[in-house]
Amino acid sequence: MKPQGAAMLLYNTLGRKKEEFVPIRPGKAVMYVCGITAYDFCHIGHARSAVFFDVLARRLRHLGYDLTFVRNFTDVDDKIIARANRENRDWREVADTYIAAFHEDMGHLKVLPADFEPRATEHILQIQEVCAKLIGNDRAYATPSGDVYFRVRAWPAYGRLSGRGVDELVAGVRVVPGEEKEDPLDFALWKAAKPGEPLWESPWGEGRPGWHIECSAMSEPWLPLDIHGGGQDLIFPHHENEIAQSEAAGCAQLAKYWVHNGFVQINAEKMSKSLGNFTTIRKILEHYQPETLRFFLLGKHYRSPVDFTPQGMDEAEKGLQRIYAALWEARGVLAGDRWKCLDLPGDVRQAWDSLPKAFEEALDDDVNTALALAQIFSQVRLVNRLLEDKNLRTAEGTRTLLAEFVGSALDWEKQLGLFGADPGVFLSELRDMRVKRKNLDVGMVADLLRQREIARAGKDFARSDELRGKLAGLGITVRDTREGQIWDLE
RNA sequence: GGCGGCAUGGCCAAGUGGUAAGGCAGAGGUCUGCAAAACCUUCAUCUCCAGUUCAAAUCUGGAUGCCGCCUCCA
Repeated sequence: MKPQGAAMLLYNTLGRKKEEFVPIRPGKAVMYVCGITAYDFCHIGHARSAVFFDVLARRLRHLGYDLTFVRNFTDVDDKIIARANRENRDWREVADTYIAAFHEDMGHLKVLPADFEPRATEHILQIQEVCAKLIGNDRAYATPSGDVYFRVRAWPAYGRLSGRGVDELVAGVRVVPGEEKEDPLDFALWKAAKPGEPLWESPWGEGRPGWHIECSAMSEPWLPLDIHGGGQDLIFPHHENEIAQSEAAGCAQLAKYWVHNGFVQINAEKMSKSLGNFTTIRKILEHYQPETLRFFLLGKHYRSPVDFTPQGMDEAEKGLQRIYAALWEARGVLAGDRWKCLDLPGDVRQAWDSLPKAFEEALDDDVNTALALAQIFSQVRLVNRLLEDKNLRTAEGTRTLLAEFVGSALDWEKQLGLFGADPGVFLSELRDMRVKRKNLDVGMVADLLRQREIARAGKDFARSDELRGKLAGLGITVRDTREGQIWDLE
């Protein structure tokens, strides 16, 4: 639990426990998150990472920290080159394509842009500088063929983040024939050019940067970092190597807090291209609204593995609908102008007042968005209860509470990136999406509804119910309200 | 083989010592011409065993099962 009055708690992979967030520079926070390698469309795992760190960034800002948020792009890499060759395109064009797609997808998911989005290829000189520094102090070496490697065994702190000893790693190391490493554990900082690959001049001959070194170079202007983040799979070797590079190059501590999000799984298994169970963000957005995906992802704690399933998305969609429907109803009632001079019972008011606080505390306890959302649902129930109550529905006390409810949606939007849409628009878009999923003939539905309206006007309830049955056969439910028929579908 | 994580009701999911949040689904009820929505009621002792403690889902040890990392990966 979070100590009373304490600042935010964050789980630090370095040390494997929750710690109070105390920034290195008072009032300021620097967060560097490893972004994507731009060789394909983003999948749901990228969405989870981006959405989580977006919420963390939003929370830090909400707490008043002057946050600098950096998220890099790896725009030169084996896989980008491979794709370019396969498609007979320029590798730069491939990277640009998928970086643009990243921005597009994340925009849909309400992931705010980072303050800085450095690209590896824009930092070749800085990368070479780090390499030179590491060679200069004997932490790295160049081979005759022009590779540069980091001397892992000579760096005693290696393995501290991932909790592995150097000797434990030896067993898993794959020895590639032809490499000129001093030790199989050494990793590449600079790779000598191969035919047909992008290359840059360097003191060690033409070549290109290794993967890990780019982050050490790109994060350099902001060192030391308060938070360094990424997916759990990056803990080893990527982040371990980053620490070794940056700290061997002279930084006392690369980052104070290491934060890693858990994986998205499909059928309780990791997503991977080889298993063929990849789901891209844009594929999901053909069937669900972006906010549903965001809500789904935030419904679980960021460190737990999440199983992505259509059922899970459907549940998330219903939950979202419940909250938006309450906001919609509350707004409608607030538009009325007849209010009784009547306060709410003390216990109701007290229960209500505890919820926003619980919301804040949940977010401060290692970004517990699932618990925060539960507080929102509790608010919804309370609101609905008041609206059900004939006496309290039009009480001044209720009006105040409803106004607070609608107002807190602004807070949810600001901190969670949820509930920022106009409820009416959201609900109608939700229905449109369901129509699309079912490939429903809207014209026919409208026709049935029109017939039913006529039947009801003539009090022909048998006919009305027959039509309701027909609609139900299509998965449609109809609500009869003062304003007329409102329909929705599964 | 080495390292790490997880195991909570039909499903999803919070919860690290004081007696199980929330969502989805189900059952009964209120409301309704009938429905729907909403509301009310109802639905778990936390994988198993042993231990520490006045007190454990929460700590310790063991068992079983699942997953991840050790190779590119959010």
